[in-house]
Amino acid sequence: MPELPEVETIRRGLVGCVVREKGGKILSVKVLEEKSFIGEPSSVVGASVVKMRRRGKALMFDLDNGKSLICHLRMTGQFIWVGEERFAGGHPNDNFIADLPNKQTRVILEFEKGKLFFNDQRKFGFIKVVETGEVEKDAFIAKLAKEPWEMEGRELYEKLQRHNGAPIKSVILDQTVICGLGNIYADEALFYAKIHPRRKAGSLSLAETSKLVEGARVVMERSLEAGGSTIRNYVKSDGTKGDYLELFAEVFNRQGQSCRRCGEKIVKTKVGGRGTHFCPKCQKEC
DNA sequence: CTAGGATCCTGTCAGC
DNA sequence: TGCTGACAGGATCCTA
Repeated sequence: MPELPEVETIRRGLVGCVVREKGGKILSVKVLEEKSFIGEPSSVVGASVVKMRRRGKALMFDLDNGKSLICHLRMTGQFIWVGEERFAGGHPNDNFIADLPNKQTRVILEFEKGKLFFNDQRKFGFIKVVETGEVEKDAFIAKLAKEPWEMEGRELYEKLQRHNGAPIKSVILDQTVICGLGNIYADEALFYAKIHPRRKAGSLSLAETSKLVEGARVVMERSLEAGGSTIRNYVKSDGTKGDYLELFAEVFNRQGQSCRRCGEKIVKTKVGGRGTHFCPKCQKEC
């Protein structure tokens, strides 16, 4: 679930918790699920985090001993910092406010001033130890395309020609084509650009493609302003539960509700095996 | 090379 | 109250 804005929100939030002075050293690494931590846990004990970076949906902790942690949350990963304050981001569920560790806790990084819990219901995500100098050579990182802010419409347009026959929605979910979009922002960006998710990628004009890149930027910026999915918008100040999708989503999870642009009912269907939301009047198939 | 489906896991929800 | 199948905000692997 966590897409670029959620990961960026986590990065910003954790900077204030785990970077050197705030978090202190890593005192221990407890791996509760073997497949969630790749590498030697002891190789990061005693080190401090000096920098937090993000590339697409991947999050990197750079340490002061030449190592880095590359993390990917995949569908259900979350980071929850429990120290003097609590910060949580990623897949929004009750783990944000639950007692930890719990049965979905996969890794615990114990710092001098708090604990960082990596929770992941479906175990698709991971934390991996690599040499800091090798991060860019990591198989996953190396393949990533540019993020929408660095990509011109024409560049995407040219890439689309190689995926000619595939539905545009599936193509923009491919991180080697354009990086950062997941199922939510793919639907939202297509709505912004008024493109039907099942249109063949090769059928888009340059103008439509440019609008799509613009849409990707705009919808992810809107989400960033709303703070991604964090403990703050999961639990409102009055204690009731919030839903961060309500803060920016025009189509995602709005099936049956009215399109805010034209009033038509939003439809949910399936494209490339993924749940897909769109407005049948704003986004015509042909 | 591409397209499309299965797969990795756990949990929830709708329907019977 | 079960049980069953579908589905879940990701990416990879396999097949055609």
